[in-house]
Amino acid sequence: MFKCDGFRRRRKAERPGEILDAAFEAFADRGFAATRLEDVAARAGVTKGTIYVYFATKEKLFEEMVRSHSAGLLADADAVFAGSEGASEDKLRALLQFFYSHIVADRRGREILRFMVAEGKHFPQLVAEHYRDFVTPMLGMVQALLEEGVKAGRFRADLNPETVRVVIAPTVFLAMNRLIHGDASPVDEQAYFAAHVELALNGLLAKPGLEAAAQSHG
Amino acid sequence: MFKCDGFRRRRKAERPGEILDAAFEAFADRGFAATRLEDVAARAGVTKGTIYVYFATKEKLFEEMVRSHSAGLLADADAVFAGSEGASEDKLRALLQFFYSHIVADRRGREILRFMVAEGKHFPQLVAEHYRDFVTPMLGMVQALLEEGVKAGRFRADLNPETVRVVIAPTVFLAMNRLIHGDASPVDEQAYFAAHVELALNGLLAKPGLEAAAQSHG
Amino acid sequence: MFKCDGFRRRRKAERPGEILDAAFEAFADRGFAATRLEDVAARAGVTKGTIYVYFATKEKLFEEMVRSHSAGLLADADAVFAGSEGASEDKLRALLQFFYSHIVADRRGREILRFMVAEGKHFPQLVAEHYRDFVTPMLGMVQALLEEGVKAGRFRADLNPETVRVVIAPTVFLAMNRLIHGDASPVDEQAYFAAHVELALNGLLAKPGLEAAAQSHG
Amino acid sequence: MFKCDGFRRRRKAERPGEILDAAFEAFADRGFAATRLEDVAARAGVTKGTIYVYFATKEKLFEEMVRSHSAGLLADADAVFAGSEGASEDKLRALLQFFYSHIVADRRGREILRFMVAEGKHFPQLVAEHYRDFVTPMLGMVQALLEEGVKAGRFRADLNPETVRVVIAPTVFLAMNRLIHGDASPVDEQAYFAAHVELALNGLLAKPGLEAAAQSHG
DNA sequence: GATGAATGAGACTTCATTCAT
DNA sequence: TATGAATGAAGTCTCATTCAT
Repeated sequence: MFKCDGFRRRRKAERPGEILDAAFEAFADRGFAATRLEDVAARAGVTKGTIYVYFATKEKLFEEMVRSHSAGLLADADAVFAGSEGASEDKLRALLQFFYSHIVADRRGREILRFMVAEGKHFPQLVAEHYRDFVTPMLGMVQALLEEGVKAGRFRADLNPETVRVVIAPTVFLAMNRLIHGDASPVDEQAYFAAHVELALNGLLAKPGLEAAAQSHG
Repeated sequence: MFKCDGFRRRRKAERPGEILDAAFEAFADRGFAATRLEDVAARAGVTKGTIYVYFATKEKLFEEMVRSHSAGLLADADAVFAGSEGASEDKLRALLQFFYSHIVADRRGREILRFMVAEGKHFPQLVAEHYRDFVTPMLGMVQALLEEGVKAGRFRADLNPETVRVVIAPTVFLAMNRLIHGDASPVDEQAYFAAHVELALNGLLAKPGLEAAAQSHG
Repeated sequence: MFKCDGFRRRRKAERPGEILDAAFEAFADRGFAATRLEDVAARAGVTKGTIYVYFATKEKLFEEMVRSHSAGLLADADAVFAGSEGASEDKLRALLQFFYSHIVADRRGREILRFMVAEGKHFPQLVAEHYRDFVTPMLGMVQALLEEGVKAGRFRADLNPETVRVVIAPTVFLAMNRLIHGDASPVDEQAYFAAHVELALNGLLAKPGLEAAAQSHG
Repeated sequence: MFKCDGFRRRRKAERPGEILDAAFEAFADRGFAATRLEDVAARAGVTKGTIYVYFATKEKLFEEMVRSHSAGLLADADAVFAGSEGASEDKLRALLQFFYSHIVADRRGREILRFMVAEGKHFPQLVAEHYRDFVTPMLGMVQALLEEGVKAGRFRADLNPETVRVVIAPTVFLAMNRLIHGDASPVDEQAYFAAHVELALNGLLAKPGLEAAAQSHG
């Protein structure tokens, strides 16, 4: 009556996850349409048929894969604030740093972005979920920070509602740059991050007498 | 001995362009792999075979399409400088405006970006050309502007070399946003543009006594 | 983990052979280029896709087919010598008889010849193999027989090295005749065989006093 | 009213012939089915459409090509007899020599043979014509020679009716050999011809006392 | 007569999906 | 549950043939 010993049972329980991981690699490599289920199967160490035990269609597999690899991307975001007790500008730097490590540096985050751009049109549900679960929280965090900074008198009071997107934009730009150029990206990411923080806080204009403040956060 | 003339000659001359346009629509709609040559043919008002009169393979068609639709995107960029005789900040605003209208608002520009993200891995040559013909000039223009501004004392002198990318980033972010969300984009683009210029010039930090200057360019 | 068994296993084991047989019929009927894989599939009682489970391309299918149908054509040739204990001329007759039944009478042998003539230019590897595995052994057998006959004083000592090919030639000629004329071949094959043996042994010239010897082997 | 000057008129008159020559090369190279009309056109220095001015279909072109290249292959055969006033064996040698030079050595003759083997099944009319215009006359010539030789007492009287084909067979064998192996043919054709004549006249059997006669014709 | 753009049927090949085992 | 042989629809590409010029 019992067919599975411990090992088998564990294998069985892990199968879907292994397939989803394999699917991530395969779809990230060639895109949805150009990826063959056989590629996914080969990467997962199973055969084509096995995929259909867990996923009804290629589309469902893709959707589940995106969901599973999106989940948890922002999981420890709250800790960022808890850890940074400093001024608003310090918190912003910490938050952007968090985004860099989870969107730019983390391959998962980057490829999810690619999926949205490349396949989003045919997976609107996925786009909606991504916006709800990922973009909105991100914007919310930055928005909260900006409002806190304004309230604290650290940030200018005349920031318009879209400022929050503009603040995040360079992060996404860098992610896209890596997506496009891979390892051959021509960007000095350390300097880029510094420039991002610098520009967000101080802008381009020369402001005599305030140089010191700007420098202190370079 | 005599080449065809009149009607036939005109058709012959126009066909490739018509096919290229149809290919743009089709590939933009479904991506490279999922697009059927028959779709392209139908859109162009020809039959499958006709495409092969002008393009050897689906790949070549795609490449030629991207090239033809990339060409000229930055054609009138120089005029931007000629037209704006004001201060560096005015010139920057004008340049960003130009980018918005050619990358964000112009569907061609946006979809080229999608092609780079979605298909770039399999068309490295195209990515290289895009970087050379499109990204590099763009960065060059902004870089020149920044240097001019620094020299004129309008911009801070401590800008690092990556600042130029950070300045442009929000433009690309907005383009990507439209690519992902289509007409359902949740961004107020007018406000976004204003926030972009505002942040680029003034940054987030409150700077008592300089409010007036910032406002004058809102 | 368990391979399919029983019915499925047997089908799996037989499929390639069935396809190869169908391919032989189809290619023999129309030639390589004019044969559609769908014809092969229909003859084999499978669908087009199934062929690709076992053979990567039409070319590979053709090559494998020729190999499988060439194999064993000369398998029982050695028995010919064992069985004929008589004089050299009797052995020659027996050997030629063997060739007639395997090259002329056996459809497989004939069509292989057609493949060499019709498709050999595009399958040089196949031609090389055919020469090595089929022609060379055939020539070797006849050559051995001739040498034996010369040594025994039955055959003339001044035979040149190409004689061996000349001896076999009428066999191939008859095969070709059937290939070209099919069932409408105008040749009386019984008489042709007799004439072949007769000419090979006695030649055309009238040799008074030796008539008896010649007749005894007609 | 007159459109063509001398040159043009001559060109026009030569067109069909040039196309037929090009067709011969193309079809000989790749076979009927695999040859593209465009290949033929390119070789002929015209365009596809031009072929259809002179030939209704690919099939008709092939047929006309075979006819035009078969014609005249045996044109000067009669001269062979006129020129050889010697004994029957000398005449046979001369006739075989003629066949070697027109079937084996002449590329036209060889490739016609290939067409018969490779495409004959789908051009039965062509096979019939080839048999009537080429094979039958050949056989007739040899037959006449054999009968003359028998009558003159030079050849054995008991030759059966198929002997004539056996006598010719080695010629065709050699042609086929060249078709299959091209320039890499492993046959020493000089020796082969000698062996052919030798065997046809003297056969394999040792005939003490007649060696001299045999040698005199080697 | 000559051209070559255009056609469209049809070829080879791929691959998501099914299902007997 | 897992397999992988089998399917067949659909894709890319070819090419004989047509026809306006």
